[in-house]
Order: sequence, then structure tokens, then C-alpha cells
Amino acid sequence: MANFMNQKNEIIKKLRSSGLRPTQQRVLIAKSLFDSDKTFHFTVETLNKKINKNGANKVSLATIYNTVEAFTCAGYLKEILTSKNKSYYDTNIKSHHHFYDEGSKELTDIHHSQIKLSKVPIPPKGKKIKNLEVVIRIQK
Amino acid sequence: MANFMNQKNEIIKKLRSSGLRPTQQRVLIAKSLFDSDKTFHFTVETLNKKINKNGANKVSLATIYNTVEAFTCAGYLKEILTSKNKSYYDTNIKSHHHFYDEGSKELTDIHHSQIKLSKVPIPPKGKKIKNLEVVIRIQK
DNA sequence: TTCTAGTTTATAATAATTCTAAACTAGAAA
DNA sequence: TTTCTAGTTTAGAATTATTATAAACTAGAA
Ligand SMILES: [Mn+2]
Ligand SMILES: [Mn+2]
Ligand SMILES: [Zn+2]
Ligand SMILES: [Zn+2]
Repeated sequence: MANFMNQKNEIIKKLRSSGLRPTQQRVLIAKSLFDSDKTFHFTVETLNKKINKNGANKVSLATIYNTVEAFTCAGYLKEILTSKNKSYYDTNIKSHHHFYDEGSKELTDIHHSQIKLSKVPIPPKGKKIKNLEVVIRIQK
Repeated sequence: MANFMNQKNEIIKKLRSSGLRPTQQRVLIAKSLFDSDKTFHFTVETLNKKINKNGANKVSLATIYNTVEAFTCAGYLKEILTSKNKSYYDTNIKSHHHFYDEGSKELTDIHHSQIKLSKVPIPPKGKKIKNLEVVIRIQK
């Protein structure tokens, strides 16, 4: 119970620190995303199902979109673009890479240390590297 | 002129070899994509403008979509998924990597030899690596 | 308790893409 | 050469993901 309180307070602190007012909806979504010690990948569609399951419509789809964008801008989520016509998001914000299964359309993390780059090109003049990601497409 | 004939015949041969009937539209699009010795990146939107410029509507948008998909399946184009909500395509089908400029939304090739991977993870059981691509996101 | 900027929401709008079904055509066969 | 038909093209409708709008709501400062 104290633990429960703490988690909620942590979330509220986290939101406030990014200038995001801790509304009921944002706290609910943040719990669903950040409460577990395990990270995961999701789409707006799957998050919406998770949040609004068991019939009771708790949070509107528009708010799911708004919140996912706000959390991404705040650096609490990473957007992963590996699938056509649909954005994936990652609660693992550490630098890492992915397997993408073309069949099941599922992402699997590759830990940073599992890939070593011994040669990387210099970016074009006046441009800086923002990030570098490896995607390994797999299939049966 | 002979050269011109040859190019057209090459294209027709290429299409036939993949079971694609060499229609006027496909030959026209193939010319636009494969005639130059330089490879390039494009979207359906930019290809449509290129094909249907100067007012005269030569090929329908649906056919542009159909043809790009057919060429991708046949292995004559690569699909590049780096941008939200829009597919990019590449006439360079050799294994290579990309810079993606978040500002201009432009792709730039990184030659295969410009990146060296000294460690790559084993794919999950029963899965095979289809391809491995590095995307380096850059900005000012 | 009041007030208001920020937020949520239903709904409309947009953008990219895919689907549909009727008209067309490449090219094999007669 | 003409006929035939499966494959292709096309305009337009439908779908899907996403973004915009604007009215109702609420967190939290005063
Ligand atoms: Mn290229
Ligand atoms: Mn889309
Ligand atoms: Zn991940
Ligand atoms: Zn390329």
C-alpha cells in the first residue's frame, strides 16, 4: 500500500518535472507503461486496448495519442519505425537495437552490448548524429 | 537510338523475367526508375509527380502504387521505413545503410563498406536473418 | 471557493494506402 | 489477322492511422 502510494507519487513527480500536469488519464497511462520493471513495445492500438479493456471506457483514443506523443517528447518513450503505416513505441529508452519479425510484426530488443560497430561514417557537414539504430529483419 | 531501343528491351526482358507483363505504364515507370546509372530514393508522391508532370496525366496513382509494390516484390526496389506515415523506396538494391535527416526528411546512402559490424547477435530459434540495416538519424 | 490555463473528449478532417469493379490491352491461340 | 481472355489499369470509394477542432472539464494557483 505504501509501495502503491510511492509509485503513484513517483509518476506524479516525473510528469511534473517535464511540465506535464499529472491528470488522472496521464497517471493511469504512465502506470500502465512504467510500473513494471520490464520494458516492452506497443502501438497506440494495443495500448488503447490495454487501458480501455473490460468495457469501461476510461481514456479517449485522442488522449492516448496525445499522451504517447507527450511522453515521447519528454523522453519517456522511444518511437520505433519498422512497420509500414503504424508507429511502434518502446518503454526501453536506453540506446539499443531490434530484431523485427516480418511475420508476427513483433519487435525484440537487442542489448546495446550485443552489437559492436567497429566503423561508423562521419555525418554530412553541419549535421550531427542524433542516434544510430540497427534493425535486423528476421523471418522463418 | 539503338541504345534507346536496347534500354527499352532490357526493361521488357527484366519485367518478363519476373512474370510482369510489360505494359506501357510499367515500362514508363521502369524507365524513370532504372534508366539512370545513379540510384535514388523516392516516395510514391514524388514518383507520381515525376511521372505525371507537365499536366498530361499518363499513369494513374493506383498504378503507381501497384507498380512500386510489384517492383519491390520482384526485388527491383527496396522499401525504407524511416519516416512516420510514409514509405520511402530505394532504387539501390545492394545491401547498404542510411543517414536520415530529421529536418529535411531526406535519405542519404551509406555504402556497405562504410560501416563495419564486429559483433552481431544470433537470431531467435527458428528464425533467419533477412537483412540488417543501420539508420543514423542526423540533424543540424 | 474561484478562476483559468491546460487538458480531455467526441467528432471531423486529413493523409497514405488499399480495395473494387468496370474498362482496357498484351499477347497467345485460332 | 482476328479473336479471346487473363492480367492490368483506372476512377473512385473505402479503410486505416493519425491529426485537428472546439466545446466541456479539471488541476491547482490564488
Ligand atoms: Mn539510395
Ligand atoms: Mn497512414
Ligand atoms: Zn526495444
Ligand atoms: Zn539507399
